[in-house]
Amino acid sequence: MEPIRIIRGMRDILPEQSAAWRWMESQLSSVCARFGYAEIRTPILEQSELFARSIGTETDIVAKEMYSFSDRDGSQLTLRPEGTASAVRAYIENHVERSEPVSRWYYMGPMFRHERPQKGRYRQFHQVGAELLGAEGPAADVELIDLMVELAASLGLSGCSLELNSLGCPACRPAYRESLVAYLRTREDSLCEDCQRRLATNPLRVLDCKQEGCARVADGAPHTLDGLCAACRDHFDAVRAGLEALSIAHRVNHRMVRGLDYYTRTTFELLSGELGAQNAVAAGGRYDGLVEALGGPEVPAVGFAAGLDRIMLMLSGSRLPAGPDLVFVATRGQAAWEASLGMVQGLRRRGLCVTSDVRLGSLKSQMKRADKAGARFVLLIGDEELEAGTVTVKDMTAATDSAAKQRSVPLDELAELLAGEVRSR
RNA sequence: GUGAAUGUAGCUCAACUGGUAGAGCCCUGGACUGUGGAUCCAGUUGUUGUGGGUUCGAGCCCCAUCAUUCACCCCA
Repeated sequence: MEPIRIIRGMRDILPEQSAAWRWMESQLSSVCARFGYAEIRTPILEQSELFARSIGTETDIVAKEMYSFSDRDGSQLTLRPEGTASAVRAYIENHVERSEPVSRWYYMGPMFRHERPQKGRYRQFHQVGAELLGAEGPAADVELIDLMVELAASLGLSGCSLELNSLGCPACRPAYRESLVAYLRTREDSLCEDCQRRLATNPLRVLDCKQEGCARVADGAPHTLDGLCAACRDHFDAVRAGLEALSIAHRVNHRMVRGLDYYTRTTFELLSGELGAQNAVAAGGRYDGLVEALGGPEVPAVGFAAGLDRIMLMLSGSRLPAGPDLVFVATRGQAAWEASLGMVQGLRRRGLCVTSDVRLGSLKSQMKRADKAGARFVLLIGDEELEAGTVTVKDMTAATDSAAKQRSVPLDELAELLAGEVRSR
């Protein structure tokens, strides 16, 4: 029988790895909580239209990377390629702006994009993201960037750099866009094929192109920052001042534009040198027009998302905090096994982690299992212990000939003794 | 969607210029009849990704196909 294999770009996180994932996730949620952000959980499946309207039909994500299919009634559904669209949909649908002026949300979970997999990029990948809705001032941008940086710090991520830019607002972007297009037209011949197309669809993206010819042209292009209106300029300066006050190092990159259409004003990226070609760890920006564009009220917002798979890549190698100690029970014979059952149940109910080799082989093989499992203590029960109403407690970490290595403990004192010496859960 | 590299035991990898597949780890048992880690001994595991072709003979050469990886594109 031919075994069925996992879908391309998907992967299993086996128990060996999942402990690290759980640790990372718990770190992230506790930092979010410290900033006053609460978790929003939305469905993984949405109407395709939601993403077309938010991310933009011209973007690669929508044009060719979505996992879309028809439902039984013919409606078009899509596995979410990012988290902001769903969060905003939920925000609008639940009229959240009427119950609170400012909302602080975070989300964590799988996203789907039908791309060619490579290092740090999978078709099912995981993001943590945060959205701050209802505040248009620079304080919101600063808080969010601070949160992003603190999340990275809480995981011990080092060697990341923060880049910042502003894309302007509906008041100043069109004029900038025109001046950019005018400039690019004069150098059209030096642009790559893609960029010649972008000239019409999304000229800002030309600035971000890595092709050598385009990069040279982009170097001489008018800066996004020079095209800002006074309000956008002030906003940007205030954001920078806030970052300075927090001593958050950053670099202004006037060539950084984001891949999603909904961004306005501030955009930012957290980059790493350790990830090969996929160097973006986290990225985000302000999206003042999105809520309205999705049929909601005029609510300004900022948000970001971080790639958890990429963060795990950077984390592998660093040491995780130790989990709870494991207690291993080894028995000899049917009677001893039966006697052990209630005892084990009691220990577990007190919060101890207790396991055994249920194959119940030779004592030696059970001891080997205990060792492989990394047990802190082995509880040994055989005829002698049954007779005496005791348990032999063996400390697997003590030196072979030390006094503490092995002791005989009356059954009714066992829980007390272990509770004092073992990290429980 | 494009390009390149790589597919040998559960895992990590050997096998000279084509001559009929091996090691370490892991697992199981034993040396040590109720005691792990070190050592030693024994045992199990393969349609060499798949399908064709060349050849007396293919893990090795050729073609196709599938998969993985890395890069491009794009993105977290």
